[in-house]
Amino acid sequence: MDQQRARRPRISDVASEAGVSKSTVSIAFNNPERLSPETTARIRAVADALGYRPHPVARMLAQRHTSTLGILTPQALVVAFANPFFSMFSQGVASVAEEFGYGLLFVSPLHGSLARAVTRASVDGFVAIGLSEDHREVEQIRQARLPIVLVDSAAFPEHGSITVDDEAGAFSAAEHLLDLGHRQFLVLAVEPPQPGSEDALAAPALDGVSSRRLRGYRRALEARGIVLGDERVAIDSPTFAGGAAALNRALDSGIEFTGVLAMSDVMAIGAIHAAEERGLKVPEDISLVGFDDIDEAEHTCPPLTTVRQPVREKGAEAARLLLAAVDRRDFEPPEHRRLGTQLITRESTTSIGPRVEEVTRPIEDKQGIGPAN
Amino acid sequence: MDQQRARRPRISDVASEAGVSKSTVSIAFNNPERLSPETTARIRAVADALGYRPHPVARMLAQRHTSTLGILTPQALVVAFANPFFSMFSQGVASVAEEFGYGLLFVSPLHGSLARAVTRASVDGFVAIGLSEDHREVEQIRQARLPIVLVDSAAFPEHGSITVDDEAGAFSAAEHLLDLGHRQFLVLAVEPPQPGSEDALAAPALDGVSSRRLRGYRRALEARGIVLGDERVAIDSPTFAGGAAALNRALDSGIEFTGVLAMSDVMAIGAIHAAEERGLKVPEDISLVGFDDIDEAEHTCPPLTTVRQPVREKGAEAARLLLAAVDRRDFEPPEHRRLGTQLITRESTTSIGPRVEEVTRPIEDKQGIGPAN
DNA sequence: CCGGTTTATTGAACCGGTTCAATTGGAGGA
DNA sequence: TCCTCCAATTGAACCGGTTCAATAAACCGG
Repeated sequence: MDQQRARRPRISDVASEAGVSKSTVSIAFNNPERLSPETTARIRAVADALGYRPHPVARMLAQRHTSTLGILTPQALVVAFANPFFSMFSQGVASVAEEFGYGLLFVSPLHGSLARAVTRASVDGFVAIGLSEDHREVEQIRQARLPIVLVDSAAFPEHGSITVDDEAGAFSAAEHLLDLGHRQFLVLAVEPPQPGSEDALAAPALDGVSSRRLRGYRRALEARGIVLGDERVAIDSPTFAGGAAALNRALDSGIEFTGVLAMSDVMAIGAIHAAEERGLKVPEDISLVGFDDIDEAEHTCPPLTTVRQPVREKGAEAARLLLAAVDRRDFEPPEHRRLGTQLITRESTTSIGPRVEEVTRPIEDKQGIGPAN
Repeated sequence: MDQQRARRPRISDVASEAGVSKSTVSIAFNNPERLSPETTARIRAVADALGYRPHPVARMLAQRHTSTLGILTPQALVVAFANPFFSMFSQGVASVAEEFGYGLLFVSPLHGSLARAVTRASVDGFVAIGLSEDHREVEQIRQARLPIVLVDSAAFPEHGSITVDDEAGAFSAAEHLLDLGHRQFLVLAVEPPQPGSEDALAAPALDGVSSRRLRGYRRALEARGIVLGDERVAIDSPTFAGGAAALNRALDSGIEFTGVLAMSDVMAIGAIHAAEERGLKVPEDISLVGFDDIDEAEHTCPPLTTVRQPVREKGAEAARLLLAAVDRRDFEPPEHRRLGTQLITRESTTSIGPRVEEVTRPIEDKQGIGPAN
């Protein structure tokens, strides 16, 4: 009994027990139609009796594919899974992975090195999310000689990519607030993922996504003659706490604003609560627009106005592109796809109301937002 | 160039290029200290030049372990990741997996069969969540001869397990509402995960978790002479929509209640919004207590009173138990651990206020909650 | 009864590494 | 000079399957 459990039965055990060759057993499991029904039945019976299961790793090695897709993230999984955005994205990837019978392996830095983790991962390809554009990571990953699809970065034309029109989305968010009469703004920017501990260099300004969104905000504001000073861009982690902290810092610094442009819903939600804790009402005192449109955005208090990006679809498309690249081992040029965004107006934004006169007085206006301020 | 890219270099390429044996190359990568520094350096250089990386699958096969943990769920990943509870749990597992250099593979039913998926998964062990107690799945998984830790079920003493004192948690939730004067209740129960398509049988009443919580609610109510009829238990999926639907059905059916006991925060949040859409105020008209204490619970409107269970810790402990079982290949008895819960009082519950007199009139009371009603 | 197919099965090579006992060469001691 | 010992390196077996060309047996019409 214990001996039985001690060693996992292998294909040769089944073969000898059933009086056939290894090959035949293998065929019985993979191409039963090639065998006589009786043989297949007998082999199956023996296999069941022995409790035999083909060893997945051995099978992978022989077949040269793993039926597994990797989701690559530069953040620790602990922080990634804390972000509803990431979960949503994973849903998208998972939906098509499951449809095609692929498993999902999450790959995050191993002892601070993404490259090392990539080396250890047995997958047929990677969907990479959150990799900063310039990153050598991509370079190193290439060594794995596996197909990879970059999400939110098209910096590597030789790999497939899925992007979202961040700039246009941000533009529409800012314009929405402008249309409501706001003239004094604060941007809540998401901190790029911390570089692995091996990268000694200080965090670069902002990653691709953030800088594209910032550009969108700025373009909209500048179109109405408003310059967004750097002191009005508060950077923090894309968490409830990060959003709260960023808002609090801005409030403490004495900057005046009525419109908050958050680069992530999670930060926006955190900011709402920070604001209310300080006695500011949303949207009466502060209007706030998020980004992403995560499921929770509809259930906050007040429900969040936000820029919807098709997060699940992004994941699904990335997976589709990846599977296509996995299938054709040839070298067709990779695909690049860009998805759109949509402003969802809920209740966290309102026209500036009582302060409208104040704002429309050109001088105060200028004071409030001048670049030197 | 293209030929180079066409075939991935293998260890023998490096060996012959460096003028050493395969073994030496292997050692250079795994036990460099056993080699002379010069040899190691030369081999490393050649390997870099060729772009060689040890093939992860081959390595797994030879070493007989994968450095990967599996998270097993009977639900499709698409639905699992839609549940913040699941993400939180995954965080816990991920935190210890990462700490010990393990990757995370999510395993969900393959073509409707969990057993099939398990067979294909190359992992060193499984953390299983959401498996209904009686399930044959566990039986089948055992065939994989891999260690497994069951979460929320201790029905298999031969496997490790982590449970939470669901009954006590539910008890405290109900008692909280009772203390606030409520006498008419509605329970929002989470639907057990749909059985795989292979299981033809209709969904069983409730899974282990749900029935334990229900028992807790009932015990608390009965201690005050209140019987909870089945018509007061609305079952639906653990989603925002499920919670909303369940509440709406109850409202439509004409059942009267002032206290809602939800078995999941997500359902509770959905229910809050359904209630408010029908013009009912929370907590003035309906008091509502959730279960889990997901991150969002603090940010809903109103903030949710709920039973906190240590979800992350649950995941982390499960992973620890699993790693322990993976390490010792021997047959020490598996560990079983049970974690506690804690009532977190926020603002979705309040004393029944104006209706107190009404409730305290014994006759009406009886009418409202009698088992025949 | 024979050559030509077709069908069921098999042997050997291979996937790409790791492991460990055995070998080699040189340094140190007697 | 010879022997011992140690450090560096290697050969062969192994991990547990899949694959494909080759074989053997059965079948068929002529």
